[in-house]
Amino acid sequence: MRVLVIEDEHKIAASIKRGLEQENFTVDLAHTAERGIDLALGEEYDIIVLDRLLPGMEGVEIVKTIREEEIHTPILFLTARGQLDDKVEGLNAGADDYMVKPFAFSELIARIRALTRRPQKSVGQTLVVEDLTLDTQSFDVERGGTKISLSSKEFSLLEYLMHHPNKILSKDQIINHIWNYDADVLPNSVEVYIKHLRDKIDKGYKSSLIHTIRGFGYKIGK
Amino acid sequence: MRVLVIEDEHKIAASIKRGLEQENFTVDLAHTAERGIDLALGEEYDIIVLDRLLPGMEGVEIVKTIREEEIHTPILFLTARGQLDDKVEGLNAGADDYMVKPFAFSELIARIRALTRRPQKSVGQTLVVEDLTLDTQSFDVERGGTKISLSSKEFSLLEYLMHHPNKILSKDQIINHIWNYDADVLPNSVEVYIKHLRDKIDKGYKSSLIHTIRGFGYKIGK
DNA sequence: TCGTTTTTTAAGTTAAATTTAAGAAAGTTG
DNA sequence: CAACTTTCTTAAATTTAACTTAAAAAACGA
Repeated sequence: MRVLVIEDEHKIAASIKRGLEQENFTVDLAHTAERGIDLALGEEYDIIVLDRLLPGMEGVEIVKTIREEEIHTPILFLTARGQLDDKVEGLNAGADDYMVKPFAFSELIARIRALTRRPQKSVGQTLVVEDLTLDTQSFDVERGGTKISLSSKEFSLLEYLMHHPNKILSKDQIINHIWNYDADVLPNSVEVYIKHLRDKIDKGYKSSLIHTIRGFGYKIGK
Repeated sequence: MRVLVIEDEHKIAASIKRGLEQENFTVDLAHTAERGIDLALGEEYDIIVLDRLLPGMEGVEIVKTIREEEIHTPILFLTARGQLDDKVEGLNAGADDYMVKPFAFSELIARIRALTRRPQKSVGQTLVVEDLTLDTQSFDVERGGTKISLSSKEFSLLEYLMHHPNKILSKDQIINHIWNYDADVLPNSVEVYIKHLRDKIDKGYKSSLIHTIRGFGYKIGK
């Protein structure tokens, strides 16, 4: 899956790139509008992620230019809070979806996946690890038939773990996926959330599903 | 109930929009074929009303394009008198019904209602959740046999919730379904309407039907 | 048009989730 | 085992989300 990211703030761009690459995407960066348009016209991408505010050229202009060249690659528009009018403007110009900055990685991934498998209807996916199930659509979580209620961060963390069963995920990886890209969270926060999850999904059950791999991270599985 | 109207004559389009909104439909307009297709693929509608004659692209082409993308939303085809051949052509392409312009509003409404209740739910235009019932035809709402009167937005919101019992619907989803796509409503509006609904359908009853799932949205159910 | 109802916005309150911090426990290493 | 590092645990502080109320704006009906 090839992604073009057009974003002038190098820090944000690099962070998006890193995150997407962890998800196995191939990412090209463009830091200027001109370079972005060049790449969009010259290469074939599965999706374009485009910042609204670029020096020299409005994101909306870029969308128009690209669409005029008959390039129909899905475009995900990034916009800063408080510029919601851009939503309409951007969508009218031919963008396919928009996202308000700052955003969490998991959200970016979700939207990219939604756009690239469009126009398929989004059907809820149920993740299963042993007797633990999680429905990404209804947000229902159950272990052995018993409903478990999670807070939003707890849910995101569990979803991330269950997307990669038996794979070790480091605290850094977790932070990069669950928190906003500009958030400055300590690894200790992850530990706290792991503790919350363990209290809710492992406590009182014969076998634990969440495992600590000291020095590396956590994994979910038998 | 969400409707997409693809019609290049602004005056007619606006008039249809106005009329449908009086009937409690939520209406999106597209004045070009491209925009219409974009919206049809990107958003979820209950029905699409499509003019036959659009500059640049035949209505029949649009129907084909939409159906090719596996979108099975009912399509009502508008055609001018003297082009009755279009009827066959349009229906062959995948449209569900056709109407000759000019038409009376009551007829449009009638056909839309006929089309939207078509797929097997001809029996139940009455939604039921526990002792709460809602009749989508007559707009009657009752809880435990007692009639409840709702405003149009309140009704739409309750109808949307009851269409998906026990499913969590986010404020964003609610806004996208109840309001026009370019409406700029704050999530707070949803909260206010939820409060209104609760005052009317939950207050004074032993069990509450509307539930908040903090961080995710609302759901209706036991 | 005027009064009424509905819809939307705004601000203040309450409740819950999130984050931080600090000490305890449990591994690791020489 | 002793010193060190990492993780766990708890609780308080902070931040955010939702609720509520009321007033402003818009739509509607007489």
